[in-house]
Amino acid sequence: MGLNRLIVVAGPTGAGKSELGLELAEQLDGEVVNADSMQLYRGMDIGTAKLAAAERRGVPHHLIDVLDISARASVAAYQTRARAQIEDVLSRGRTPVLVGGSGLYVSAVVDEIQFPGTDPVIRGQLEAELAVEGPVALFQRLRQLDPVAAAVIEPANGRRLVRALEVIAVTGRPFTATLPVRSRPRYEAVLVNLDLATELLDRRLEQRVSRMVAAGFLDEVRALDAAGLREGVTASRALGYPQMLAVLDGVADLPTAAAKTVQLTRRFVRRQRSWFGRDARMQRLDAESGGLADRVVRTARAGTAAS
RNA sequence: GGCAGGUUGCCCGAGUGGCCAAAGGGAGCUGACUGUAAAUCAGCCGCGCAAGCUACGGGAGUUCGAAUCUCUCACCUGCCA
Repeated sequence: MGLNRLIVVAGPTGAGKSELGLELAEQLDGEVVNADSMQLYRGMDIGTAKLAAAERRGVPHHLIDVLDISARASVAAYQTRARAQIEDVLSRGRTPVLVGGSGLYVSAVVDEIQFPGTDPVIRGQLEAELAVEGPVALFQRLRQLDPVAAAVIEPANGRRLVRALEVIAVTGRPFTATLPVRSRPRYEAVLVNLDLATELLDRRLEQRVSRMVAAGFLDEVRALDAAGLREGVTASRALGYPQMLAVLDGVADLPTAAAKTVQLTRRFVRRQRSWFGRDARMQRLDAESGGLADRVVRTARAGTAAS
């Protein structure tokens, strides 16, 4: 039977989250809910290391293949869907297992975050302004309107400045530029940060990209290109995809593109670590050690009994 | 064999006597993070806690002082043979 609580498997790319998630789902009568911003996209399979249907061992997977590559992803929309999905799984008496390495997405599910609305017109204006005048102009304005937010947003971070100003314009209130305090997670979640020694992980990333290429990554991107990948604001930025497009355009060769992808992934992993690493609620598990699923199940059950 | 050019920190690359441990970029490391988050951005980046030490192909000089000038050796490049 289900556990009546959420299990979260987070951690850097390539550590083995999908597999662990699968094992946990099997042991806890669970269903996997995706927390990977790129696996949301239909057609991005090889490059996102999405588990093929046949590899899911009959475990239901949710929030995979739910967006067209032309759609832009949004944490707010994800939050709504993911929570609804989790509640649905819980309501059926099963255990939701949230699996993914997108830090903000995981946080959106587990923490008390409310994302203020957006306005395409205002956003457009701000982005235009950013492009023309640069971030400093926006920063000056933010400092006037919301000194608190300005104090924590880097003056050069155009993306965040635009959003902060947008929120102020839309809501008429200051922008909360800091993450909420990490308190008790929603759904009494048990959080796992699956990681492993840098040298090992780096090596795995190399193998992982080699496998992707061997599995036809380039062909996948060729097909997506025809379907409008370049126009997808979010999708076109997924690791490896721009690199494969460069090959299709004849401006890079495959080995170079693959190497670049490995390098970018490695860098991304560092960022993921800096995100998950400081979350004290997360149980850090070494992917190299054995009995991972059992250990998680044990803590999950113990926690339930205690609470 | 002759003439010309080059050799700079992990890589590329600026620098022509002091303001140079040496611009800039890349790579690497650390970190931030509320609607594109596989995004966006920041700091560090020869060694040393420091005094200081070691560094601009090797060696020898000139000079108060050299990555920068001279000589020489090595290797690379272009043109002439």
